[in-house]
Amino acid sequence: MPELPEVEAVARRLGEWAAGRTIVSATFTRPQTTRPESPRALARRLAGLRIQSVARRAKHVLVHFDRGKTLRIHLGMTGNLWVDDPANRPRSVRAWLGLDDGREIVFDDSRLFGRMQLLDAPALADFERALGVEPLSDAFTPEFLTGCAAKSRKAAKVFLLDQRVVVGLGNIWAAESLFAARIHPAAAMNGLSARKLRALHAAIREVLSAAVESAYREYSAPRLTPESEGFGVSVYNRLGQPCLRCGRKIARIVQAGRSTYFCPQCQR
DNA sequence: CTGCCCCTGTAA
DNA sequence: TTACAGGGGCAG
Repeated sequence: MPELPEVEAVARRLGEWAAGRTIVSATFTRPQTTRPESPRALARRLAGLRIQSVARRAKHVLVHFDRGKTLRIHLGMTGNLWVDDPANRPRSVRAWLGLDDGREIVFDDSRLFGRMQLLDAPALADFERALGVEPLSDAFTPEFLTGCAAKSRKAAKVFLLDQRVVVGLGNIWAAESLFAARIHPAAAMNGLSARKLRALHAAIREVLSAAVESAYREYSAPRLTPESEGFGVSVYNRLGQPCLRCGRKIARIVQAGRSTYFCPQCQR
């Protein structure tokens, strides 16, 4: 589920639901979630922290507390967060953070690829430094993309998945951006024309901002239901189905061990 | 760069 | 039973 748009929606909603609240307890059901720190050590450090705000950076949810502490939550492949009364917890819930109003932040993560880590200010700065530019920020310009592209011989799809360059794109929205820009996913970045790169820059911003708004709307419910995902995709997971633009069958290739969907007619 | 690993869940 | 899954990290 979580690429930039979905993480953005989760972070916004979490802020609406939990800003100003104080964590009174934390419970983890599996050690993977807090690794390398032990669950009980993290739980002890979280207790008593007051939530200032919730933000997103790349595909991470950042819960900012007083005193310069930040809880970094990575949702992995299947992670999800919401705030609810402690009544019903699905089986795949791996953690819950009790709040001072009786509700709790619930962390659901069936596949256990998600992580939580409490950072101080210097550690947060280190984390930030390792990440690429936010595609919806002013720093992501056509010139920036062109400059990075010139230095990379990677296939376009693989390039877009590299979080050290541009963050937030995953398997779905990378494929969707390339479709929107009419670029073949296997095309080498340093071989793309200036025109194609401009189109890609615009496509990334358009695709992501539309997906953010959509994800935010979908997530207004207390829980994100799996059925509500996958809106508005033109190529992802549409193998063999007709291209919405030209009607030709959507193709699938494997790049970096992951599926890439594209239209062989529109994307060259 | 590819491949494997981390895990669980679902569908073919 | 096998294949595949929207994440990333690490080893060859």
